[in-house]
Amino acid sequence: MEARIEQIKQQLQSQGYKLTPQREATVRVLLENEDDHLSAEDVFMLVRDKAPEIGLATVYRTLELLSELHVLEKMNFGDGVARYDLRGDSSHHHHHHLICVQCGSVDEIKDDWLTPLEERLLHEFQFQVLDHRLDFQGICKRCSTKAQQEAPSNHDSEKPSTVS
Amino acid sequence: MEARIEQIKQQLQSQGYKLTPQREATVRVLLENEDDHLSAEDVFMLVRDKAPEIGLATVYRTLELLSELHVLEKMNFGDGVARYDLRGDSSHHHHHHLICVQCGSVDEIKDDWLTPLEERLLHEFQFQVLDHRLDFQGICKRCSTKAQQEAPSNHDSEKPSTVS
DNA sequence: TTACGTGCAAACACTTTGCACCTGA
DNA sequence: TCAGGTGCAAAGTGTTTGCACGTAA
Repeated sequence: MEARIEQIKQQLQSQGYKLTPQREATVRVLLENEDDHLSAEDVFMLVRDKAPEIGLATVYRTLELLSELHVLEKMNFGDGVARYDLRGDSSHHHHHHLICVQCGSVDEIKDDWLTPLEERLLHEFQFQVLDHRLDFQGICKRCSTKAQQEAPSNHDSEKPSTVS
Repeated sequence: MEARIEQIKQQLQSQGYKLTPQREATVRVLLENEDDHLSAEDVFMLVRDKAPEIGLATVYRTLELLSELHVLEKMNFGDGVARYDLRGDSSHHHHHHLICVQCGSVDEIKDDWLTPLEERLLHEFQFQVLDHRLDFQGICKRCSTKAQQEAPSNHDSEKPSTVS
């Protein structure tokens, strides 16, 4: 982790930015929660444990800066808040998410299924892919297990009681 | 188009809702711009041509309602505004977007490349896919052609941010 | 010194909500 | 009558910005 911070520090400095204590605290929070997709507010609350005097605006500015440097990626799952995801080292980072529509959990899977499709887009549409994003909405393992236990004959066609 | 409206009317009525003039105007705007991804504000401005007295809140309420009925889908391209997309008739609607990072245009391609992946998710992760979303970020045909033509520094482009 | 960074509060943009009024079965 | 629907304005929410102050090279 220290190596990772050092690397980010280099990256900042190479662009003329500093790794201030506030920024370092923010980066540490992100590294410690690398598997989650934290919102700015999430990050803010976690950073405050390390640096209580930090302001929300600084967190936003830091996240914005790190996004521009491609240290992390700003993303949006449609719940109205931006979420941030640490980028790995590879320039081609693929984000596949399994979003449960029931419990709202977001699992991340790493795989590289789409390279053939990107080839095809280039040839068929002359569209030069820089990045992509693939999200699946559905029912996660935990929820479908739970649903079976609780409601044996539950079907999706729940009609409203308007017809009486 | 009238058939489509009638169908939506039925759908509303079956759930106890009415197709008011305001809602109809909204639906018509959506049908007339089916290929675009309009924001609520976009819809509002277009609807006002048909029904000048309509309020923005009503547009939001209508879009929300139609989303719940799965007549349209609320989506988010990360630019801070919700956009709405008419759903086709098929229960499985696949949305693949080519988002140009230069001019901001969004092209839609309809295809069904992911079914094998969905199978795999079910078996490997016990994740039951209901829908998915695939977005590609990159350079569109128009922009890459233009970039080749004008090699010199054209820094600020006055391109419209038309999301079409 | 000088340019970057910060905390705070105000401003902002998009969206939702409270409320009084309206409308049609 | 009565529930659903509407327009307006106000409130909410997440995010950005202006500004005075701070800080390190």
